[in-house]
Amino acid sequence: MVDQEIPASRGIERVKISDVAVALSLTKSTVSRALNGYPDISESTRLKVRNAARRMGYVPLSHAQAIKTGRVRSLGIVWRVDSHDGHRAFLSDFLDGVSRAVSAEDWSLTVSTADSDMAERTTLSRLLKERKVDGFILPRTLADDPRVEWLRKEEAPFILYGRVASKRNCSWFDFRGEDAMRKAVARLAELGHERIGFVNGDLRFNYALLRRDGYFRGLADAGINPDPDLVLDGAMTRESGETATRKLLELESPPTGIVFAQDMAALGAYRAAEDSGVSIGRELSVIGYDGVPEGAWASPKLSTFAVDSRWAGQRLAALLIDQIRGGNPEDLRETGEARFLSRGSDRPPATSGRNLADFINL
Amino acid sequence: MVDQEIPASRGIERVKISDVAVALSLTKSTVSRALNGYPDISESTRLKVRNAARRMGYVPLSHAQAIKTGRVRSLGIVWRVDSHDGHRAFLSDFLDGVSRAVSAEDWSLTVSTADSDMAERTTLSRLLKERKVDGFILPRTLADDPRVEWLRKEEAPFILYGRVASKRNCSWFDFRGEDAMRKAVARLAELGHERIGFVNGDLRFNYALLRRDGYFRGLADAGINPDPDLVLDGAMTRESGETATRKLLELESPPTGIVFAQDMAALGAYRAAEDSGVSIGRELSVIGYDGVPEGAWASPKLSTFAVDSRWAGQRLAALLIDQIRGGNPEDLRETGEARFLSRGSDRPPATSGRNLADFINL
DNA sequence: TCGCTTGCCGAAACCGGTTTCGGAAAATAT
DNA sequence: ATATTTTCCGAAACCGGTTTCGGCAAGCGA
Repeated sequence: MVDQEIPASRGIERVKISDVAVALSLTKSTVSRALNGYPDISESTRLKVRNAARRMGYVPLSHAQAIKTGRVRSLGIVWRVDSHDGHRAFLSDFLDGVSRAVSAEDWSLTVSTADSDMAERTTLSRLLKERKVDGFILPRTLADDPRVEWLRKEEAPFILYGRVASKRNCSWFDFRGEDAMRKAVARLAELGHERIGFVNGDLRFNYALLRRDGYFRGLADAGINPDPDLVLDGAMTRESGETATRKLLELESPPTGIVFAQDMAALGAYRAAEDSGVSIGRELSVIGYDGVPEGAWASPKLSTFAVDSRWAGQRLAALLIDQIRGGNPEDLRETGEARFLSRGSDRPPATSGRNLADFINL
Repeated sequence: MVDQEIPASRGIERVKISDVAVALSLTKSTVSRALNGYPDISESTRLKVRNAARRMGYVPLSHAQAIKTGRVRSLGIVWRVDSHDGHRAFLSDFLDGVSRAVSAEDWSLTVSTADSDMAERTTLSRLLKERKVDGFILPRTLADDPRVEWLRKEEAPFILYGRVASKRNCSWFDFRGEDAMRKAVARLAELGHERIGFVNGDLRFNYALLRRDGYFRGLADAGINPDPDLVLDGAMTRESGETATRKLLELESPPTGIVFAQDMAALGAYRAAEDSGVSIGRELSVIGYDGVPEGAWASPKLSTFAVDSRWAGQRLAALLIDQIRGGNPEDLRETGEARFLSRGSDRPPATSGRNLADFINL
């Protein structure tokens, strides 16, 4: 047997599948099938091919594969930059999660930004038409999200970061914010608070509806009658959180504790409190949601339900890849739990006779 | 002449170039050349083809083009997630900038993350081998950056966010941080400060060397003798900024003003100052660099040199695309200026006889 | 020994574009 | 009117893989 000399992969010219084939005196079809694990290739040649390919530094061009398979092994995500502070802090972690899951399967991630609904639609459409991606991760789910219907129509795989009413054929990952809100209310109630406010985000987003429900269930659990005056929405930034808090503090019977659907709004409460001369923690308890890093630098530190954005990204990507590979979307749904970080901003109300020490290990 | 019926793009089956050709009774080579602006196609047929293509909703598959052209029309960027807070806040803006420039040319952006040098190298290599991208944007430039040499060897186009010593065949975009540092020192000196400290970032990064030079030039401009005790480095987070500031404040002759190479470190100074009972602005002036949003929420607000990350992303992408299209890397270099935001943290030193009002419009 | 699977691989078509080459028709020159 | 360009498009090769199809040889049962 004449052992062919296998040229080392040197310099400029890329080694293609036919090079590997020639080096082994095989045809490229055999090499391709060996590399892709077809069953009609003997174990011995499969091994020979694998080794030669590695030694020669052969890596298939993804677009050359795509032309026949129709898959580019890439996920797409369009990031909205027109919204406020909120989730911006999590982009890095989130992308890291997606990137990890995607790299693990040798896929890649295509990112684009958009500053309006129209721009987002345009971008989704372009990526899809040019087939730069095989499917989409959709952040910022609306209660009634037009992207869902559109992508269904286009027959493009997608997964939601968040949940949605029109569930048919949808997959998603989401954190159960409603559970967090419910627990936040329970927490404050246990501490002795009776007037508990709620500052929600924009009600067009589905999470806002869910969290509102969680708040009311928390009240019901604690046997507290809901007071519509104590519930505001649309606060997703420091500024709007500050305004909302000010409004609540100006009530004739202001809340002693406030649950915020978003940390950034909760941080706005700090300034409102300062201006009104009430101290966070002592006279006004605050619980947030998100776990933004700034919360650890407020004083007192913001108690909050922290969300693991990296994990979200990881699961979203993994589930979407499963779906693209043929998985049933409706089987590809997961939720996660936000982790409560008990820090300084939630305490018994000042008027409460109960002692702080009672709650130290709560 | 028999006018062919042109089918509307309906539903599932994608319209390909041959469909357009058949509809017009042309060959696909003609259609391709018409669409790509070849000179050997008459204006009339070019128009006919363009219209038919648009009407039929024809969009070429990017990977089908790539197989012949060798270009996938995509830029790559590997984002480091192992570093600290610093530039994290800018990711959103930065990506937005890149995305805009890239979309304007109908290209796309592939993003990956890495938490170590090795992981980064692996990812660069994979993206390059599979040809998922045509070139790279490299953030976080080191003074002596191994990525540069490696990508040169691989003959892959790239552009640096930052500058580098080994200039040959390199293109870049960067903000002139050295100018900012120089101006910051000048500013403090004008306000009457004579002991001006400097807290730098990690000296492995090229920007740290440049900014250090700027600081010293600023001192020289003002005729102040540099004091090595007043210069620290390695502070890129709130924590390390806090530590560094504490160290400076504990000197027998502490600085009355400190220039920080990074805002996050400058924000750490706030806590150190608070602990030491000195008030920022009155007893200790602080000037930062970056323009992180948190600076506007500190009290007093942090004076800083704000960097336009969106612009950086836009220029980097545009320049890199030019380079990939054949431009000479050494002609594709740009720098920008950081914009000074005069806010509350820089004032005349407490011991100064000069009046605050003198500086109000400075 | 013969026929029939089974295992394994080669040949060739194919994917959807781009690009080279050559030639017919029209325009211009002689 | 003929020769020579130009203009413009068709035919076919090509890019680098994947996948279908068919056939040879070895293994098996009868």
